Amino acid sequence: MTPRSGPAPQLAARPKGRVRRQQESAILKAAERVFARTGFEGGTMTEIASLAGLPKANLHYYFRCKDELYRAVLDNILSLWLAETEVITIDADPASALSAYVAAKMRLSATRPDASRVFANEVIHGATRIGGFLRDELSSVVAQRALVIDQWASEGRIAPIDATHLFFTIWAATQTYADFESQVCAVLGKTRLGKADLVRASAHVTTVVLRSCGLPCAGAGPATPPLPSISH
Amino acid sequence: MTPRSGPAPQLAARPKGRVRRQQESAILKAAERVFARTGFEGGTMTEIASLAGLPKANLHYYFRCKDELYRAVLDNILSLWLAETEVITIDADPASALSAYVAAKMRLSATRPDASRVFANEVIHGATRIGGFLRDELSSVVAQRALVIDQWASEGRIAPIDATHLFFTIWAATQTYADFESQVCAVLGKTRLGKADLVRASAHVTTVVLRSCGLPCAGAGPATPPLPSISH
DNA sequence: ATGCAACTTGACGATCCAGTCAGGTTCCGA
DNA sequence: TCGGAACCTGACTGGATCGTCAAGTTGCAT
Repeated sequence: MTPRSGPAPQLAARPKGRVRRQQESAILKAAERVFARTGFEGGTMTEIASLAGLPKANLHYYFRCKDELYRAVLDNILSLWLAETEVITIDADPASALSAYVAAKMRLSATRPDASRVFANEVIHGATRIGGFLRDELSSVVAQRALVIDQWASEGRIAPIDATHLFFTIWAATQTYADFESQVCAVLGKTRLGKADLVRASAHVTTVVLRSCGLPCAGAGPATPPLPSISH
Repeated sequence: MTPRSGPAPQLAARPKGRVRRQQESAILKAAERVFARTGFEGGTMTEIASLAGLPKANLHYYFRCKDELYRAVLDNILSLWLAETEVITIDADPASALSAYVAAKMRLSATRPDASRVFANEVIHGATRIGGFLRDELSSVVAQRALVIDQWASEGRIAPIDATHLFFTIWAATQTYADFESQVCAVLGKTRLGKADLVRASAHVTTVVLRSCGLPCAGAGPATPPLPSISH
């Protein structure tokens, strides 16, 4: 995402040549796949190159070193993580907003599982490269949205709940279908997750989140009764 | 766990010399730490050796190759994953049983975070080495316990819920405090998780699970009202 | 068309790491 | 005490990988 300065002499060069843009994106795509499968240390430049269909030396033309390529992949991914929280606002209907957020996270797990895995891998190994992002951007977004949820609770629109930890739970419950897909598949006795499985998973997580907030959930069977109106 | 045959000529040798047992456990401990921090490909035998306080060649005396050492670490961990589900039985009180299970999983995340991380790493990268375990042991245990939960639901003792996916959610929500500790810390603005944080996390996850099953939870503030007695 | 910058690539160097081995030391039963 | 098994270890090897480089080819503005 940050303007990367290629190793070749590059002036101001905002335009970023047509070829460059195309090659970079092909490389990033291949790199995401490879890093997702074997982690940063396990994935090799040769492997990425062959998956992208070009010689290894060409990778080093666009990305100085392996670490720079890896960071570029991460940069690409981080922006995805912040998105979608904007549905959580004071004025929104809690049930709709939470459902929409869960659905968005599940969609991300379904459509970009490799991105999720690269991110997970980085965090498990200490998040040394993205510590700043987590401490600054992410934590402030969470703090902000947690306030909204607390507000909902104090107005009696949802049951009281630890808002910050609720985010941890939502992330964990949704990302598990990307990061731990092989475990989920093994337990379900399948070789890969089909669309039906993901729909079912999504419904389940939504149910869990809504019930956690004392909200009735539309889709899922005889639900918990609605909150007794506490105030107002 | 499986009787490993050392490279040195070893007859029946069940007794497994005092020294051997001690060294193996020291090596396994160091290996778990190293593999947790950088994954299988990232961790080096030299690093493990120095952490265990012995020369690298000695590692190869006890474990033929890196892969064998890694598998030994995994073996050591897998048994932990099956434990504790036995609290979930037809005759148990659903709320107590689920609380106990969540508490056990949280305790594992707190006391053996590196074990959790090694496991997570392996699963993310496709679980090629433990696919058998997941498909056989784990999936049968889950199927068994899911039946119990379904039974509870059909008796009206808990709200209907997708039992198998509930396990996925419980695992994800609890293990996130080990695997994604650095993310949790960053968002909470701490450098490491203290006892108080884990107690709070545990209470939160318990609340989420109990409310998901339509059960009132003792500890956590004004909870959802108890299930209206559906039958019996 | 022309010339320069952007791009491509095969071959190579330096480093690192898993695994080996031969020769040594310690343990332990008889 | 003695002897063999278990254990230890410094030095080495072969293979793999990142990154470089110099000699090309292609794209594009004038």
